[in-house]
Amino acid sequence: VASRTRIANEAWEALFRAQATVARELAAADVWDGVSPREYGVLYALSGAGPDGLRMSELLADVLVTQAGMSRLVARMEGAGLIERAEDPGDGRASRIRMTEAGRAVQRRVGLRHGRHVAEAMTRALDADELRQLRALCSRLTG
Amino acid sequence: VASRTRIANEAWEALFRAQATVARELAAADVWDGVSPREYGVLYALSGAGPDGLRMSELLADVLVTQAGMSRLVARMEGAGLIERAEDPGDGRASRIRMTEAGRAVQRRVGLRHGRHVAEAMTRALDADELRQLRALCSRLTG
DNA sequence: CAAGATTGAGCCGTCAATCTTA
DNA sequence: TAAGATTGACGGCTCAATCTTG
Repeated sequence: VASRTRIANEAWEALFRAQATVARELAAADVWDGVSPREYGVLYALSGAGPDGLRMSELLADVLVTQAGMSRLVARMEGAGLIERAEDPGDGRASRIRMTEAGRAVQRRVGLRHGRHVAEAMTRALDADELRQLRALCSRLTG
Repeated sequence: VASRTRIANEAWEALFRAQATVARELAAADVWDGVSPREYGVLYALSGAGPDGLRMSELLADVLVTQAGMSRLVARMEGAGLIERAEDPGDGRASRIRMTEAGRAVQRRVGLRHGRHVAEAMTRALDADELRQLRALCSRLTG
């Protein structure tokens, strides 16, 4: 139906604006210790990985940047001492990315403060039940 | 409670990923006629404005870019012939931005195709009722 | 040739400073 | 002094091409 198209567009616009608005607030918060939100995203992904770290291509699934962008992101973070590269024993093309101790420390500190800020921003507008609904609806879009 | 913090963070992550994923798909679609999604956002905002157009500061409320970014965006679009600037009769500091005929034509063509694509992407995952729920939840976050 | 990753060129956005008018 | 808008410097991302290994 026509009105279904309209609702779909309104839902997309609301989703788009909500993400942009909250992301701006979070980025402006004083919790980042010199890392960008995207750099934190890399640290966060690595924090959930095993001791061998992740390949670039695996990081790509988590961070939503192009391959070229990830290459530069990783190079920058290596330069900053947050991560380190090691050769992949089984595949000469790939390299494994691991956090350094410094990187792990940053991830913990930033993660704590950022997580609190996220909770504050989200619960300000929505209660627990609504948060679950939102999570479910958004997950369906990604799935 | 602690679990409420967790749900809030999961909801934010889901929201973030959903927006990024859908935005990528939409940006990659072959519907843009040479304008970027943001440039289209400007045309769309102007399409809903009166014959006197909008000021930069009014556009800023719709497009989510900095003042400096908007200045460059508008300059580019003026160069491309999509919009034009006129002096604001009542305020010598401001300028009014209006669409040209070419801009209006692009807005219509792109708007039609983009709108269809948005509807396709959103209804693929959610039915009408869920779209309304998503719209409502996201609107609350924008406040 | 395909897959993992890097590099060069260019675009576009932000920050900070500046200019002009209210 | 503040508000509207622009400009210079710079950072970071994307696209396309390239290099290396499977």
